[in-house]
Amino acid sequence: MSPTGDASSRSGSARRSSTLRPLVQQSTPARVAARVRRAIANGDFPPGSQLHEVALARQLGVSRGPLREGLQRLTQEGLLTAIRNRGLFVVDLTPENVRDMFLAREAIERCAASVLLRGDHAAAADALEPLLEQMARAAEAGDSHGVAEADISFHEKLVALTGSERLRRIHETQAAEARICVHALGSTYDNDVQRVAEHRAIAQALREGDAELTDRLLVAHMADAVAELVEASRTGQVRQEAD
Amino acid sequence: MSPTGDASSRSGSARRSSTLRPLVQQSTPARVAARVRRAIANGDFPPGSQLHEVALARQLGVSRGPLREGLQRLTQEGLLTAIRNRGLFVVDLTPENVRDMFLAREAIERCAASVLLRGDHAAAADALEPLLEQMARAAEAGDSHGVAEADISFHEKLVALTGSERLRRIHETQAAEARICVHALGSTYDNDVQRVAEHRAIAQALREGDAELTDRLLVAHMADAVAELVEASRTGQVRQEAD
DNA sequence: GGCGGTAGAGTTGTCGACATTCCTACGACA
DNA sequence: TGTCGTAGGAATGTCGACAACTCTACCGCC
Repeated sequence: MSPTGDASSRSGSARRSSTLRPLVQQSTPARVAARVRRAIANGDFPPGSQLHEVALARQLGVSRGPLREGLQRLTQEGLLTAIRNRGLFVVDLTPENVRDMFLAREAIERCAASVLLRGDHAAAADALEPLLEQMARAAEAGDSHGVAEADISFHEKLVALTGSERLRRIHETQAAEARICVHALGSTYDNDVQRVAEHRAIAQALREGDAELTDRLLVAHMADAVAELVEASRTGQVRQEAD
Repeated sequence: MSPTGDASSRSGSARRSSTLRPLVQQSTPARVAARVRRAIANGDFPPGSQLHEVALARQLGVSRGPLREGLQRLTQEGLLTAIRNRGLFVVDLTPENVRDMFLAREAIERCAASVLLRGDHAAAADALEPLLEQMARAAEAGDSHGVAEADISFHEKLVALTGSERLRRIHETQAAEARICVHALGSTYDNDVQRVAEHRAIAQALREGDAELTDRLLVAHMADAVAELVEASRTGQVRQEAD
């Protein structure tokens, strides 16, 4: 699952059967990072809040050593900010930060889409279909949170389908950032239906192999999301720590 | 310098004078990561070679704790690969890896260029000019290595000019990867002059605000580099550890 | 001669303890 | 009343030591 799971697949050109692949054993810091990343994305640690080492270490059942190593990974990702002798804090959702998040996300996802379009884009569209249906079901049920989750999963799948290790690794961080936004700024999208429509359009353009349209739709989709989130952070419905 | 230097600039909207900005104090793991990253980029540790903790810690004058935390950052970046109970290894330059490096780089740099084009692209072109001259001088002197270094610096500047923290952080890794390639696959570019011309063309298109041309030139430039490097790694002039 | 097993050295993984720094609360003083 | 100074507590930063694992070299055995 984790693109930096520290596998032992160093020699890339070794072709093994699916049942006899090199057994991966991810390191403790990698697992710590994955757990804490998920917790942050899940809203357990609001933006701006501090992560206390002793408490976290006890909760995860490890000592402070491996814990700190894992947290350093998240700091490198930009999910955490370190202040010397003070501690680690979850990234703040300032308008600048939100804009920057989606700028980088746009870079990765546009590239991912263009890769898919150079390959079997019809198959890629097929693979995205289940997530579209899931999103539509959530929208019908009025489950805005479910729509948002399916939304992000759609984009994760889009990137994963490229098979690019680096795009996947970078985007893992970006997906977490998106989930932070959803949890902190609320998934109060009264336009769930439009959201579903946007994704359907993207998948459709992808299926038809229309590179220019896919790109334009992706950019527009990102712009929409940014505008909405920045507006939400302006109107003050931010759920963050007083610190 | 380091985009993940763990500054204390959490509250983003604070406007201070240039002389009275918050004093940054980057953490030891961040400095360790920067040093080792530079060493790897400099070719001190060939692709595939192992990094020994005790020796490194002694060289850097820190204990194994902070050292390991710093190395975890590089592992997260993808510059190192961890194998449990065995150690950390510098990323291998398999053709797949090289292609993936430049795919992700293309994603970031195209985005960076488009950001610059939406802003003051003439000023951006001005800022790139010194690096072009430096590259030209190196080319005239027959200093292929100098050309390659100026080349990478050019691209670093391109991304830095956007002011995007995230693009910068991601690209820092990619610049290191590019330098690894140069050192391991040789900077034997018999076409230094063409290389300079390519960059001049990119800067020129940027200055004129021609978005489509800039984008096309960037993509072509990347494709050239990948083809060259993959070819070099095929013909076996790889300088990597027997391990 | 080849194969399996074993002891040794060296490395990584993990932990607990100490030093240092920061924050808070309290009290003295102008 | 406000400010300065200080002591206490709690957190982070760093280190050294022990445990566990891997690799290598050597030896016995078939």
